[in-house]
Amino acid sequence: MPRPHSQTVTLTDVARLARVSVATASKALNDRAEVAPETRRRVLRAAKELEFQPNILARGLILGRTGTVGLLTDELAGRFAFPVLLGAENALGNSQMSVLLCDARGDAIRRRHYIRTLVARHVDGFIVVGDRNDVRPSLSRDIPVPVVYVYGESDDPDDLSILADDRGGAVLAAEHLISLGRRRIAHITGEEAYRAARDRVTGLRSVLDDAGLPLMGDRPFYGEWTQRWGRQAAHILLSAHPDIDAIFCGSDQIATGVADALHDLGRRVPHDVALVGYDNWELFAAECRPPLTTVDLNLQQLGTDAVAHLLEALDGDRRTGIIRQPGRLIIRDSTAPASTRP
Amino acid sequence: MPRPHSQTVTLTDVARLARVSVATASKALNDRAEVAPETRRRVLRAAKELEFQPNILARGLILGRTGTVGLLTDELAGRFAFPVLLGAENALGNSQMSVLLCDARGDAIRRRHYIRTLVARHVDGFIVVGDRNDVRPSLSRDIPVPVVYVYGESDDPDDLSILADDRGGAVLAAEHLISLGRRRIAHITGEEAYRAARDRVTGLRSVLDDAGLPLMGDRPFYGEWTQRWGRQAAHILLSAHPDIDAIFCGSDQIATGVADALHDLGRRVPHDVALVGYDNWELFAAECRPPLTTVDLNLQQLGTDAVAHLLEALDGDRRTGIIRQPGRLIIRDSTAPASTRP
DNA sequence: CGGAGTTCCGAAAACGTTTTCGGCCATGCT
DNA sequence: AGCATGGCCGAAAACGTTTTCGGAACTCCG
Repeated sequence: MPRPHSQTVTLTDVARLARVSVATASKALNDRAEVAPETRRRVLRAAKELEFQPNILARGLILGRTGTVGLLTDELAGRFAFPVLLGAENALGNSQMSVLLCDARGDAIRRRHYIRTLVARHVDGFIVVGDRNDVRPSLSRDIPVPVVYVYGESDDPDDLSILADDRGGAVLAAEHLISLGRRRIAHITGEEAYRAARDRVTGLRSVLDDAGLPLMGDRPFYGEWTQRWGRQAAHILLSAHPDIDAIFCGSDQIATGVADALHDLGRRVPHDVALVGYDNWELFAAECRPPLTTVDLNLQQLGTDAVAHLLEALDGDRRTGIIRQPGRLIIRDSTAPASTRP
Repeated sequence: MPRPHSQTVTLTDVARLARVSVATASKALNDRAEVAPETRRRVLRAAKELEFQPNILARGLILGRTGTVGLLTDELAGRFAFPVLLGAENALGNSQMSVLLCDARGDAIRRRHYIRTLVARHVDGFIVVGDRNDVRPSLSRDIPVPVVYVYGESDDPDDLSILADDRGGAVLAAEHLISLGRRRIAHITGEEAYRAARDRVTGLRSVLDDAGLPLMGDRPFYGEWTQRWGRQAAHILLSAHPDIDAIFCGSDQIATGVADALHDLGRRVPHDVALVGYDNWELFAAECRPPLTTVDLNLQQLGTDAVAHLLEALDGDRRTGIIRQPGRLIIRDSTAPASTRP
């Protein structure tokens, strides 16, 4: 099987051209001491001239470090894994590492299979990205290298999990609404099965309680993570409580649906009803009428941080526990101070 | 650096347990002839007992085949690379291959860097995913292994490019509208700089010409790929040509904006104006009011096909040229026969 | 019983690197 | 001069696998 062009140039070729031994060539290229400056120069020049690229397979075989990490996702097609992936890929690329991508598609068998092949490939570490932020069984038992869990929390406190702070994000949104003078706040969100949804409710409730305010409708409106549900819930909510002056939504999609419904009902946003979304999914948040105030989870940063912690673990100082990354409030046109009428 | 558990078990261990030489163990595990059935069984049993996983680095070093392919994208965050990635990852996983993911982010330097490191990692092949479907300079000169270009066409006819058939997709949409009795058809689309936009216009025009129908407004409405532009263009278009009875849009996002505008203008979809989108981006197409008839490019299949062709190339029969994968029409509620009035 | 053929196995080379360790040479010191 | 020191280099081992090839043992036939 002849390589089309560039009959792969090996360290032996470099050594020959520089008139040194492979050992010396290796040392020169790896910035080790014990090689005279002049010799090092000769080797470097030879390497450059031949466009030498070390064979990483051989290096990995010897050193055990392959410069790759396995990125294992549960459901890449979902909304959340992807930004994390982007951040992680970027950070790894900056550290001269490569990403081996594996999407288990929520299938446990598939996941086991991927873990085996990644381990067989001698990845230096794992990043495990959950598709929802529920607690999930630790995989670290089967993995002989450092693992960092992102977005989805591992059930083993000896693992390191990096999560978005949903509770805190909801607090930001709620405090924002209250500071604008809103007093009759409702909450429309997605499926109660999602821990993210429940955490946000907790955050919202704590702020409302502290302020002595009610949650309109007495409960959060759990439903689907869709615009359709947003529209539907808004209709129900407003017919029961016409005096609502703010709605905090569990996602930008839901908020977009709510905005549509409010528009149809003749309520002005933000004048009559202030609206806050969640996720800062630009596609929806920025294109909504009006553009949405929302909470940005900064998922990409989550991926970046995961890589940073993984690299630290590779260097020997391993952390454990849970890191919650705060979100931040993005203020657009869907919120404004309450109109001052009694 | 002691491996926490499972002190990696090597072929030597298996051989020892099976009381054969490494050579024989290797042959037994690789289904080669020249090994007695009984011996093979012994080796297999030993391998299973020790949970032996061959070290792929060593194998790759010898055989040249590493079982990995490099997936190089221009802009992973964009709309199109991602579904292709999903399809490719899936197909590769099914073939026991792994994906090394690299996102060049549209930066040529970064791209060169990634190519070098992927080549150094001895990937067996490349899949290059464009972010727009313009023709782009071939990278194959720098790559000593098979390359398949997906979505974005290579300028070298000796390469293999797998593309979505935008012209054909537009033909599907146009013929659908005409078959419904629509006669006054307009086209709102994205930036003219995108070849995809221009190709669709070509397809639409050819169908309209054949049917002796005009393109309303005399030209396609090029703009941005956003809902906002859809709304804006719809207003312009309908004030100039109130009798329009169908709008074909360059994307589902644009179509969603158009639907909003038509709603505001009191036009009923599909009764007064039929609406066709493009991309079948479920997030928009299915959630639109009404749900959109649209053209599905089947990008995931594009990724799957790319892998199939790459594997063929690895087996020796390399194809060249351009393969255009047809789209298909997804009919939802935004199109219906024209009302029968003179 | 002898030879030819067949079946099966293992020693050894090979892949491209890194690392260890011994040796050479020059220098400096006594 | 003799000796220790230190700087620099290269031979060789090691990593885990696949492949080649020689040879042992067995079978079959005359």
